[in-house]
Amino acid sequence: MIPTVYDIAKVAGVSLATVDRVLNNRPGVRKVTYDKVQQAIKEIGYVRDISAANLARRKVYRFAFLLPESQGPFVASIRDSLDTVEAAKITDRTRILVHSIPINDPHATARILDRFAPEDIDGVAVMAQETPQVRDAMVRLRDRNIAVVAFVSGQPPVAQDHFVGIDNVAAGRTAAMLMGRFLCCDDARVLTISHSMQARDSLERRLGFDAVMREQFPGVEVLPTLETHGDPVRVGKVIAQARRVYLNISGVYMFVSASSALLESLRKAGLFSSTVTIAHELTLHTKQSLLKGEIDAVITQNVGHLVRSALRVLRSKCDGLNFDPSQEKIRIEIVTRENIH
Amino acid sequence: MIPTVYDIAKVAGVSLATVDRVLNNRPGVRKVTYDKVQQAIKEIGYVRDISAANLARRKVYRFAFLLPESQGPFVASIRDSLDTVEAAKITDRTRILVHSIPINDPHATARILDRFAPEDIDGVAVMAQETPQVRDAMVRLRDRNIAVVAFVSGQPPVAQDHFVGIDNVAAGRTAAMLMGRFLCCDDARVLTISHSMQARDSLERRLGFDAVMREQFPGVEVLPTLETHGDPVRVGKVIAQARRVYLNISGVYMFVSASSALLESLRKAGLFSSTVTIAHELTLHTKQSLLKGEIDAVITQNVGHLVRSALRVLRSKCDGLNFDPSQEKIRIEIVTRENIH
DNA sequence: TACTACATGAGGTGCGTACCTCAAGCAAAG
DNA sequence: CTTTGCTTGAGGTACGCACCTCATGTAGTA
Repeated sequence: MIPTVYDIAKVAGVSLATVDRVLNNRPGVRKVTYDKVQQAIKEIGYVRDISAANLARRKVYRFAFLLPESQGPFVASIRDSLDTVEAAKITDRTRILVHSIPINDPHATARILDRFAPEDIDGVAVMAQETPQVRDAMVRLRDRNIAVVAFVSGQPPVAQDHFVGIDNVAAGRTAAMLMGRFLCCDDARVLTISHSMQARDSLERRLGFDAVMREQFPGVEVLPTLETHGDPVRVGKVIAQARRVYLNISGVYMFVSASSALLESLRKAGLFSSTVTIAHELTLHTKQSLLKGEIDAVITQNVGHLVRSALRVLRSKCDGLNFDPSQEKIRIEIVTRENIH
Repeated sequence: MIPTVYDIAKVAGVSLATVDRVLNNRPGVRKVTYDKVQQAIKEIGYVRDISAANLARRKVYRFAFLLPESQGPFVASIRDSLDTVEAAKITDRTRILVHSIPINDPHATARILDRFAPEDIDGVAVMAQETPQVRDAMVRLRDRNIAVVAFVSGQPPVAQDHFVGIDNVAAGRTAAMLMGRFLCCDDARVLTISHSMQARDSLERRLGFDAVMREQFPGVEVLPTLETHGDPVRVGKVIAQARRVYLNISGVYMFVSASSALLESLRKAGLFSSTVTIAHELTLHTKQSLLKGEIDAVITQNVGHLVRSALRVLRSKCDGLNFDPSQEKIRIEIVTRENIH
């Protein structure tokens, strides 16, 4: 049989109340008694039944997700996924709050983080550009005993915290490998496009992309990254200008989830027909372009996995359990017309 | 607040005992009363708290996995994963039994399946070649009220059952796309290797592979599939012979998890150095070859995901819940040197 | 009318845990 | 010796649910 708290009491030779005091870190236990109980726990291999504990405790996990208030399809799909999970988790004692945060205002983000109190919130997943303000606020959250994970963008502020998302350097390397092999020729020019090279994920992807290109496809010239800053009007201009300045473009790599404006601009510039195109994040738009043959490959991370992994990690942290990092590693997926289902 | 059984009783105007009779399909309830309770359940949106129910019921999920008694690294990694999960699930009321089944004896497999009784086993995951005997035995399991999923190989015998694994036709298509593009030339010869073309997964992969090759790379000649039948000695001979018969081989596609004997034979035959090679399943062997540059891409399915998905689906079936098929779709992963981590 | 079969209610117990109260014991400090 | 403070035990209640017993009601049948 699976050992229970009663077994601990029996083996340790103490009362149930004392076992309870030890298990739940309540005060009023002498060191010797404490050790005796811990010894018994180890001896019989007791593992707390979390579902029973949560039942007794009337525990509800309250998690907040801070997402950029972007209108992009990628973030939108994250919101959708959160809604779905929320609906399914009613019975799972998990409540999810989604906060929108301004993209370029780290102070506002930090302020929102600072408002979270352990009485209302058990854990927070933060998808934000990495800035000192946000990093510090995340550390303060941890100090207030609120679980924290960095979500998709950014980086965990301290080593103990967790990052939910793909390895962006590896993603860039993968993109470069596909680009290099798909190009099938020794010299070529590749256009690279991003929102902003301030963002850590774009930077890391570029890093990985450049590295593999240098090592394995030295004949390919990678052009300086065009930055669209999420502005639909600017996008068109930037693309058109690049089209004029750089001749013989045979590859296009978009570091970030492509907006419909960006895809439309590329279409108008005639860049799809003659190039190998690689994009990130499988959204409605990239999916369409993939099926039309405009985009050749999309490197993506499964949004459902992202959300569920974040929830699992946050829950483990709240329960004081250590989770299996290999299970929580988010895979880099390569999607083409052939495996898009 | 989340509604409980008490709320049902209140709203339906019946006693708790009657609510219990309805919820657990116990006899002795008039149709009108039954409907009244069901109406109340809908009205207040009651959802059974499964963890509390399992606690009260002292429920332990007992699942059996039937795996081929193969010595291959892929099945071995599934066994490993099952062990890990088993260890982690002690507290999760899940007990896992692993049965080995002979590869070419469908009657033996059917006999094992027929021995399972609902008193001992709640669900079974079957990884077996698809034969009428096994199919029928799986149907009989279902009839005995034991949850069934087809695992990795084969196909669910009836539509309501579930298949845990990748879409093998799509996997073959993906392989063809990579092969075609990596070859970078209009005419080429591709060697294809499998254990046995009797197996459904090999067949489906070949199907997808051929389709994409025909459509998109008509210049590529796909050779008849060599069958190794898992025999290390035979493997070497078959490969050597193929090497003599077919000149100018520029691509190799292995439909199944490659054994070390197969990889060694290819190495000896000098087939790695001059060809684009694509294999299935990321194992210790394929990983090494990938890192050495012998294999160019591995198409794989995450074993941990496979196992956990099977468990989730089996548990949902036992609980009478319907699961989210989109969450349970196993992704086709493409692994190269660049994203292998 | 008396008997039967069935439908329902009332109430209890237990699952493994959390959390609370109260009393008793003990040792050190005054 | 009394007071104070700390440690420990005994015992109860609750969480949401399953499962059981027994009593009572109600309708139909002989």
